[in-house]
Amino acid sequence: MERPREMALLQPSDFLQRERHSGGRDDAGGGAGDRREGIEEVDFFCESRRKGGADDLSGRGSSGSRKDPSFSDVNTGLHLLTVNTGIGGDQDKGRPDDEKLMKFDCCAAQTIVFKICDPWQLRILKDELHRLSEENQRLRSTLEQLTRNYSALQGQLHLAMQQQARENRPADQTMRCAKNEASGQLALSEQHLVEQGPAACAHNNVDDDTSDGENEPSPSLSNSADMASKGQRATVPAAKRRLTHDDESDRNADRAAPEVPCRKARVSVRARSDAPMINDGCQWRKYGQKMAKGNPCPRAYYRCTMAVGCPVRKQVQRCAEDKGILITTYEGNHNHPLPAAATAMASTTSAAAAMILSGSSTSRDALVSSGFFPGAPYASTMATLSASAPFPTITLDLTQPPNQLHRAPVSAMPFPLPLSLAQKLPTFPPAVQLGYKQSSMMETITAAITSDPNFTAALAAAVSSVIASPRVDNNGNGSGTSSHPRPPVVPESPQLPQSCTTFSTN
DNA sequence: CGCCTTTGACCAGCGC
DNA sequence: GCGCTGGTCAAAGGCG
Repeated sequence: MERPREMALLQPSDFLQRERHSGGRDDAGGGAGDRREGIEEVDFFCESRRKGGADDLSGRGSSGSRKDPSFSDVNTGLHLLTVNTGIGGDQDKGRPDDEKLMKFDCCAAQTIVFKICDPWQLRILKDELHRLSEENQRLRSTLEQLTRNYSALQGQLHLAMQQQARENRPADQTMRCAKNEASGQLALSEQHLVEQGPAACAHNNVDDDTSDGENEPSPSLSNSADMASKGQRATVPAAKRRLTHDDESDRNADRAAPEVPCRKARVSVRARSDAPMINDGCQWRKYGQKMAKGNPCPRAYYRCTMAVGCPVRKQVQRCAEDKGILITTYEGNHNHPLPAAATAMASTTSAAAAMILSGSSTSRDALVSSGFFPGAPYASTMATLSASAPFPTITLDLTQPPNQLHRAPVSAMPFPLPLSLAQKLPTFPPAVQLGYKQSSMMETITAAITSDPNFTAALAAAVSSVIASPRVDNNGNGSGTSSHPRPPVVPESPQLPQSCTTFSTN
């Protein structure tokens, strides 16, 4: 992803540093001594840059005229407009018209002030920024509303799972995962209680009344009685068999991964991709390949290698009907912090698995969603639950065009979105489609979706970094500024409810 | 040399 | 009980 580089461009400190490196004047704000904290000033039109001409403001053909190569990456056009949320018009009172300052409130703590020397450009920019500011306010409201709805739904899901866990607790306790009670697991479970989301909390809460203190899976998470006759029978013995075969190190690993014997549901993701395997932010090691019945394409088996003993596995197979569609099925629960991208994906599959595992046995065969998954930033266009398979499986179909209602507006993002993504995602709710050339925008985003297999993942990662992950700090650290190829681990990244891991769309 | 992929073999579940 | 199928193991080879 180009995200790190692009985000770096949006850091006010970078602007300042580059300016200083390039020998630019620092007189606009009275020098570093009296510069207010968080206020950065960039003089794009000082003498040394004026030779570039006013066209620099639009970002067209600007780099060629700049003498300072260190500034060649700065685009003073749309890039700024898409990330800034406010206009500061007061500070330039009393200044000459050819030296106006434009303030950009990038975030709560930092502001960029641009000195504009061309009054004509200044007025155009002001008008544009004023318009965008109003639009951003609306988009922020929309995002806040979505966030509130998300939180509310997440809470409802949590409560529902807890309630159902108590109601559906089977009298037959044979379903418990008896191998989970190694002493070291208790601590891990407690860790999961802290790290995991609501579903995991439900998981742990229902264990409270177990007489022996075993780390018993939540009945709600294991789909209660009918699970015992299907997937459970297949998974538990297999896990036990694994334990007998594994060497000592693997046994230790399994003790650190109590989810192994308790794998329940699966999350299957259908995404269009020509790549052999989709990029979901995790590292995988292929450990097998089989020809599956009814599909000329082989099925590949991968396991997560981001941590020793991580029980998460995935299967990758091309769709028999349409070989352009890659079907990735995830199973298990990561026992380690997840990278930002994987966290984003995990959020979606977490919600999906939580839903399937908390749903009643009579409703799991139903088509349950056609456009939105509460708590799922990946919001697939189609989600299907099925318990007819050996494992209860939920399928997220990303081969359909994304539901526009659930596409977060870029300009409302409280974080610098990757520019490549932001530029590709100009589709806003109709109410806020102001001033955009919709036809070309739609063409752009359509092309982005169809031509860039990473688009969905990038979008989801960006959105989820706000909804499902800790916010980046003011220095831009955190998930959003990760560097490729291995994204930074998010220590507080949410662990997943039973049987849910990550998803991918590369 | 270590890591990864490939690939045949093995095992268990399930249906007949 | 037998065969099919899914899932996994582990040796062998490739690759950087």
